[in-house]
Amino acid sequence: MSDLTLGATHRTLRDEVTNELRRRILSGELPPGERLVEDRLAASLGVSRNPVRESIRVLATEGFVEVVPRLGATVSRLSAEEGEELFDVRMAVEGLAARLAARKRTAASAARLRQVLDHARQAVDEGRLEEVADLNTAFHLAVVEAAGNSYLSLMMKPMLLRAQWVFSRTAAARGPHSWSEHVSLCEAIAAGDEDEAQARAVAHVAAARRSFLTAVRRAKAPND
Amino acid sequence: MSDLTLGATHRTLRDEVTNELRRRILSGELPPGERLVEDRLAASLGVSRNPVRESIRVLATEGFVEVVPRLGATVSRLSAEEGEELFDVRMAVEGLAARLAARKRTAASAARLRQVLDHARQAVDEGRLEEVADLNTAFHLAVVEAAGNSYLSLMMKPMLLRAQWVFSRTAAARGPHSWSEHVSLCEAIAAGDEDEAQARAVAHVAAARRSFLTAVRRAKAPND
DNA sequence: GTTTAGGAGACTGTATACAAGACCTGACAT
DNA sequence: ATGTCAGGTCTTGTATACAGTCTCCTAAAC
Repeated sequence: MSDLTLGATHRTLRDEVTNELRRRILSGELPPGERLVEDRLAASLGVSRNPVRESIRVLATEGFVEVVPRLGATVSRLSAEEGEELFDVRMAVEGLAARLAARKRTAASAARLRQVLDHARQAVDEGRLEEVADLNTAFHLAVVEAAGNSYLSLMMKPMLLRAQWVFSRTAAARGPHSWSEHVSLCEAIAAGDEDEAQARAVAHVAAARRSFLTAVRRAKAPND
Repeated sequence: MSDLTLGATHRTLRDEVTNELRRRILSGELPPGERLVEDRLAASLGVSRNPVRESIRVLATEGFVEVVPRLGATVSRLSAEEGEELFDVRMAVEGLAARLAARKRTAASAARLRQVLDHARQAVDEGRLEEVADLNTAFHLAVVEAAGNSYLSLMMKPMLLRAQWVFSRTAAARGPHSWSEHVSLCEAIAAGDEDEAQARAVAHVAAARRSFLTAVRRAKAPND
């Protein structure tokens, strides 16, 4: 997952385990509803149960995992409804993020946004489609970071990953990603136009929402 | 172990420890910047280090605690900036929550909102001022619950607690709480008026934001 | 045939033990 | 006086051990 990793430097086993479990969940290796048996995970990762337990608690707080005391943890179940819920929240929060990013624009943040867009363009050109979803998430994360609001960042990181997860698991990846929307959002932010930036962000998420809903309706069979 | 049992049905020590540590942080018993030494906390709670460690990870994910590998955990430091950041996010998210609550209004959720308001009125009348802050948070939580968006709830619970924390720690509690704003918000939700509900919610948070900022400026000495 | 008591196995929750890193102190050298 | 290096101590990270509980299967009773 390139430079998307949440906990930048993996210094402890626990962080590695958390990232690895999150990766397995996002990739579908651990499908929704799958039981997370501490012993087995520990064995499969070559560690003891302690780091696994702590990871599971963190993932539960992030919403990827559900824990019932004495019964164990399972990967959260996904549904089209949850996808809709997520998009509702994202429209509100990413709108704010874009507005703040425009307000507090800096050369560094603009450069970062353009860098992600460049990478995305490259990935699309070279047909590395698996990376596109990651880069999309990376772009949205970059917008959030550009907003310079630490709580917003704390909140949005798991949320964007979860959105990516729901999207990839319930809807088919919508082929050619609409990068033009990203570009115009990036421009609005770089220009410091708050209203425009917010509008672009909301519109973009709304478009993704519609695309998600039609994909779900077409598929008619969400994995639950 | 001492009587940790706070309220609801805590099944596991770990949950009790999490709630107790969160309570100590919110109450100021564990002030911002305080180091959280696992041994000492475990001893003071009469448990082993394991439940404490898992709790600390959860609190870190929620943003109450900062963990640096190998160096340990500290209670997050607060600043007026963080308060502002928090209010920015709240305006966006609680506006959405109020809108959704109005859209999906049910008899049960309206009753719940009125119940909290009644309790608040009672508490104010009887001078139980310590409870007022809790009831304020409870009201905001009830609005979020009424929105019927599970991810919104997951996200907002720690956030509202954190807002209460920042507010109580950096600004003085603003004496007579403006319950009239809550009442009109409640009415707008019960009436199903989405625009009005959102506007009320945003205005209410904005008012709290202003009150927070003036209090901070007056105090001139945030605890850092 | 259905239902229910009992018990074995599996898994979580909690405690304890051990290893390794970080910090502090004080002596010694420059 | 300043720097730095060794040793000890404190604390975290990880592993292992044990106890309680839940599940499921079996078997006996009706």
